[in-house]
Amino acid sequence: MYDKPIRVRIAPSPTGNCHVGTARTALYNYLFARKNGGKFILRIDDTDTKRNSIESEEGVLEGLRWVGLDWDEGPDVGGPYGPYRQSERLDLYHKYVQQLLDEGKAYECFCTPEELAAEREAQNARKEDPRYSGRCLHLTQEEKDAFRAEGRKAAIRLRVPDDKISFHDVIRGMVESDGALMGDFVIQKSDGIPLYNFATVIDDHVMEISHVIRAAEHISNTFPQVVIYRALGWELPEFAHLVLLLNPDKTKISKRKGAVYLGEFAAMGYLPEAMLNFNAFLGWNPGGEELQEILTKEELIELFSLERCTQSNAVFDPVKLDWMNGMWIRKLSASEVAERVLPFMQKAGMIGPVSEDQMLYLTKLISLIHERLPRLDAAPESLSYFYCDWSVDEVALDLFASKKQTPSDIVMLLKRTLDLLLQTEFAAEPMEAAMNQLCDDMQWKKGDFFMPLRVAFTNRKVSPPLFHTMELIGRARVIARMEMAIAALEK
RNA sequence: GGCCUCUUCGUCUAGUGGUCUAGGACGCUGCCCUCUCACGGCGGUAACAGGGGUUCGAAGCCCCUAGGGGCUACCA
Repeated sequence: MYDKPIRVRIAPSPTGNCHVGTARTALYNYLFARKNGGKFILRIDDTDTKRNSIESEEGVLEGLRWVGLDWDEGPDVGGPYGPYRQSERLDLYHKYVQQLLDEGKAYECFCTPEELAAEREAQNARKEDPRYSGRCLHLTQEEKDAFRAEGRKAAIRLRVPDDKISFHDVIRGMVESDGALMGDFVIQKSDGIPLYNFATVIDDHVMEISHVIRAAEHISNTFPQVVIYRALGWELPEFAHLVLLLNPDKTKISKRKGAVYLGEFAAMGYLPEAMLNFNAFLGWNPGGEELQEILTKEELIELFSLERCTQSNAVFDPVKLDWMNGMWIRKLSASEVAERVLPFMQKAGMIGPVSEDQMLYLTKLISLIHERLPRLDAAPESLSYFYCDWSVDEVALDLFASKKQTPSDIVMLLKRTLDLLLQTEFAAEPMEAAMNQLCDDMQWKKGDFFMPLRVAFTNRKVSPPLFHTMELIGRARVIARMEMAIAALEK
């Protein structure tokens, strides 16, 4: 299918957190590699020494692992093309910078940031496009020495030929621009650190990356990168630029307009399976008339292809994520959900250290709310009345209010039900039979009959079906709560 | 501003010149199920950005316009 070995990479900067956009790009690289028997490589792009720190690398890796991705080569697992941090590959970049310098394809530039800014400003004032003038290109040795004597350090610029620049993109076809518009750009800062565009090209080539799959914001970076490939005489990899993720207002996805880090989604009770699944459909779909959207990682691998990636930006819709998360929760077994819900219950202070009995109980509770749980973090709230009691003063009297029944009607109902329960086996089925019978005998509508009972048992108007709920609340507490409700109503 | 790029229901999308009175999913909504809430089932709502071509025929090809987005650093 492909003539070269497939090698793809995700190259995040170590920012401490894993951004959804990073996760989505990583996912597509991963799916492509796994689908085609290639290698998926993780490389840390940490050449921005001002902003990055080695410690913040782990947060990114953690996020990627959380959604279920694993890589064949990377800073943590090693590999034959290492090291996998750009900050540890500086000698390599210097070697190629030197080569370009020796070949006259690059030159030293002693301009200060202030001088460059002034130049840009002047160009703007003249309504010209800001672009480096190339004034350091013809510096004599004496002039360079003079700058050095001043203490200036040189940045290195690449000479950009006035040619058309084009590359092939698997998703977008041929993309073309003109080198004449570009101006000689910096490939190495005066502190000796290479710029992103340069380091990326060197690494992608040296690591034998076959397909550069990355977000669309890099399309314009690709032009200078192509110039670098050509200067070095290297063949271009295949490119594939993925659509951008957008906020609901169509601006580029950002913090402030909602969650963007995987850690935040985890804390909100989203399942990694759902995040993965949802991300997969942001800019890709397997096609077909009746498309199946709930897919496992394995199914996605099977279905994935770069050719089916879409080409217009996609809004990250949290509402649809919620739906998909609910689907995934229902796909898991009750005990699996219980395990994942446990940390949320503990955080809410409802469960301390767990015993086997408690896990068993939690699992039973989960099976009651399983299909009512959109996110794991909703569990503590919807299970609170199983774990927490309340006093007479806290009985939610207003919830008993009804146009059809007076408080004394309700008290009567509670008393008769209480009598009945005292002589009924405390299990869902027998209670259901007995209480339905009572309802018929009293000739109340079912809704009118059961709602006050629900309020008495749970202190709320929404709960899972009553009989199993009662069974799990337990006989003593059900009875106590009924007596308490009666007392509160009679006050 | 310049360069690049994109444009089908509110959102994610199917669609590769006739099978499109444009299909699916989320959302919203009606009905059914039902002790509440959910789940589930069956319906409904809603789109080819606009204008010119090309063609017997255009959502799909070409051109223009408009709009969105990205980039425009000694950031990545």
